[in-house]
Amino acid sequence: MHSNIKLAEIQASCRQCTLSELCLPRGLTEEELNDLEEVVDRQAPIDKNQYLYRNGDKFKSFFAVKSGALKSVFTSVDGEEQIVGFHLPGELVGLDGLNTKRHTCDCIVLERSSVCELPSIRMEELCQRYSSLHRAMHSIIGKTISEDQSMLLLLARRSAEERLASFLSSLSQRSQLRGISGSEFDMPMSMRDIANYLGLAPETLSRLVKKFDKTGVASIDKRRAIILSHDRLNAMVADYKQR
Amino acid sequence: MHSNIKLAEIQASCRQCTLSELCLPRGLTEEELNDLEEVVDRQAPIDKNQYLYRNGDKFKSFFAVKSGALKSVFTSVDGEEQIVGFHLPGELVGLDGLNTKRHTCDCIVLERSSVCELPSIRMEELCQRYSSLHRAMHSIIGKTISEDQSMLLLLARRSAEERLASFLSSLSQRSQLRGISGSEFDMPMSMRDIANYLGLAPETLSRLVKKFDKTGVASIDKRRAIILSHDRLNAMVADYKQR
DNA sequence: CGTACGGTTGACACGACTCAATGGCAGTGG
DNA sequence: CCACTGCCATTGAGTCGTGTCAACCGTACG
Repeated sequence: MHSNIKLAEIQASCRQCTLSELCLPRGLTEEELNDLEEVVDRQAPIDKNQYLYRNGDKFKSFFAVKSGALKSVFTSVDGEEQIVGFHLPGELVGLDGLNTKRHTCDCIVLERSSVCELPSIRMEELCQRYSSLHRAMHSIIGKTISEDQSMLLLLARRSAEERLASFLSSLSQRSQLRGISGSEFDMPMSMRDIANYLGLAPETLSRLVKKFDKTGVASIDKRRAIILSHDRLNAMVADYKQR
Repeated sequence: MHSNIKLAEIQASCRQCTLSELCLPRGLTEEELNDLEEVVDRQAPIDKNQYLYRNGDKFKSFFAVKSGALKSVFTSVDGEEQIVGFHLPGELVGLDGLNTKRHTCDCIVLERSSVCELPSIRMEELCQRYSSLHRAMHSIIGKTISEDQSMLLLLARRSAEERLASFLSSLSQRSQLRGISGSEFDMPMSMRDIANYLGLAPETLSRLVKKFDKTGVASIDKRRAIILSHDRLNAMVADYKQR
């Protein structure tokens, strides 16, 4: 049984992968794609609550999310935990290991997920051969940086309500990018996780969700989100540039 | 007169530069250094309040700070401004342009500064030739990401007092790295800038500074900071790992 | 069936923001 | 040289948003 699952979920190549337009292969030539595919290590799916890597682990690979969802958790010495990112299909994780060659985050699986492993040494070689791949990597890295900075503004200057609105708007956009409805989608993370990510107390988030429901902005039930009014949601964000 | 200043402030090569141990050249070979020096474009000093680049500008270069100080300001569509970083000598700026090839921040000079311009195209070529340089770049990029994530935790979970303590501790460390006292140093940014960076109202910061002074933790006067008790400062941070 | 955990709800407290007024300093122009 | 202007920094008073604490419910899981 186990091997069946493996076969079914692993076989797809980058070329066939429906995510290729979101993921690294964006805009690569045939030749580059071939070489990339040889480097990519497709792995068996990982179960919920498992660690993709831990804070302190040696940085060996990037990972491209193929299905499922993960979170990156940054932990301070005094045990305070902060979720610094949620990772959905098509996105690249592991960048936190670039600096010291050790990861500075825990990366935890939120729901059964499959990932493609991209060994950093092989990727480095490939980037040196193909400048377009090099640029693609830089673009992804740059996006991470820009998103983090956008998040800094969110946490520093926005009210709890604006934060939730911004979060829902972002999830909606990312759903659409993957070809899923931007108006109704599943959220793989718990309310606690969302609250943590947004720098709020779980209680505050709970009350806000209720308010969004009552005012007809969005409704969240059992990890399923329905955007009732994109207009009003976006009006609460005022920040939805940042493509 | 202008050309005198230019000569005096520009001539130094990477090799002679006292910052080389902080900056990009860290751990490069002779040959690599030679090539890097040819790529580096040393520029005339820039005056206070000038823009190194603006949000929306085409990303053409990285910049290494040689002297002075700068800030990166991220602005949302509704005009909200967030300082996402202060840049001191030895540090690299411009990474926010990596994603879209356009800068997403304004980079503003805080006090007369000189920078080295590193054209991104030339740097890219160089990175493809020398993997050690490639890795050095990645390390710097990774550091930026890790710092941003650490900042996310600060803004999401820490009290105003802890934020200020953390900020002072960070400045102290960075001063030491540059060979300046970690106990007494100048702060090139205004109180408003610090407050903005830390996600606080200027009034709150002002009161906190007073409190730090009264309780003998640190004293700030006229942009000069004196750490009175590193122990008590660090005790307030509990987060000063993250090298 | 019991335990644990995530989520909700209410009461309450307090940290940080807002508003308003004042003082200081630097740059500008008469 | 001094007045004028604007910005930064400070201080006080008052308010409000959000966190904290505690209790409770429902569901998942062993």
